[in-house]
Amino acid sequence: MRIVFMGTPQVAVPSLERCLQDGHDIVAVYTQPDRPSGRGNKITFSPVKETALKYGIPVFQPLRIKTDEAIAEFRSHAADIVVVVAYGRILPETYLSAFPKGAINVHFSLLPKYRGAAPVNWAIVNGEKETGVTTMKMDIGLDTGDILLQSKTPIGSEETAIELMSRLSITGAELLSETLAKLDTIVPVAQEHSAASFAPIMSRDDGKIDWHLSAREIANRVRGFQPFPSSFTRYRDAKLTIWKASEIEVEHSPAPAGQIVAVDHDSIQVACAAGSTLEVLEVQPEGKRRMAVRDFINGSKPKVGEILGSND
RNA sequence: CGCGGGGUGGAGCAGUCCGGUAGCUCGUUGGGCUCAUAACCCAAAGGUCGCAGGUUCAAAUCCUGUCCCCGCAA
Repeated sequence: MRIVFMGTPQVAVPSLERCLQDGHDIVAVYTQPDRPSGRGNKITFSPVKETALKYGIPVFQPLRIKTDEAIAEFRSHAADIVVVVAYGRILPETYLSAFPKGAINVHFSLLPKYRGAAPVNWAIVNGEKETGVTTMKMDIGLDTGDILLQSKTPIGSEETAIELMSRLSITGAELLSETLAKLDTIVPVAQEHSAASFAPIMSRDDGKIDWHLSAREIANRVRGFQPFPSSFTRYRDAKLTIWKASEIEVEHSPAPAGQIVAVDHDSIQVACAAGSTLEVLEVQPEGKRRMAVRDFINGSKPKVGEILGSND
């Protein structure tokens, strides 16, 4: 099939590469415009753009997609279908109906749950045991289209959003391949809209650890908010990011939320809500690289009784 | 040229302002104690202080250049 592929981040790359392996004719790749990013504000290409360039596929990065020129250019590709995987923008009807077979999307949740921009992260944050990938026919709503295929997978109890995202990107590519192959015979099924939930883009503030939550909830956030916005607190007037932590069952005397209640050889225990305790295992002080908490203890020598996040 | 922090034995840090014998907490190795141990005690090995120039009797420390890492803002 002649395909226009739209996507931006790393999760979309396996889908693009799978389409190529399957022998489809990728006539154009759309991705978000290059932006200055990172230290020094260097211009960086999206992972999808890097991949398209590698294979010599024409890349389009319209700043505005609703202009007449942009729409005309899109139609000029004369494809059979548009495949969208985390493009980063809502597409108007003119795009969805531009080609004979319309538009299909790969979404990284079991729709109708976790519609929106960050389904993988919120699934972990909410402590889900299972998630998956859905392919659907796109309509003008936000992830509301009729379902084509779904694939389920369990979420590991220690699995981070980065790891899960990586797995799902492969699953998504396979599901996309199957969906395209059987497109003419799959019967789309409407979503059960009353069961829908929403997974909004996360903000910087979502990463700020609230020590009044339970240790389990905080541990889930530490796993789920990776790589962005990450989970962080304040320690000795500097940011301290927590990369790995887990709830542990220990008794400790009553302590205010966020207080360090124990420091041993290779972990720090912090008081959370309702007497629950979080064991911090991997950490990153501001301006430093991430390190095992053992190294942090050797260098910073945290003391029992110090309070995390106190001056937020 | 967006703003800022940092590169010191294998790890994490102090020392740099006010140049002059390389320090701390671990790890490693050997020994001791112990029913035993990731615990405790004793000892040892291990560092051209990111790199290159400069100043000086003398540079981790002051000056110049350069490479790399990290945080913030977008």
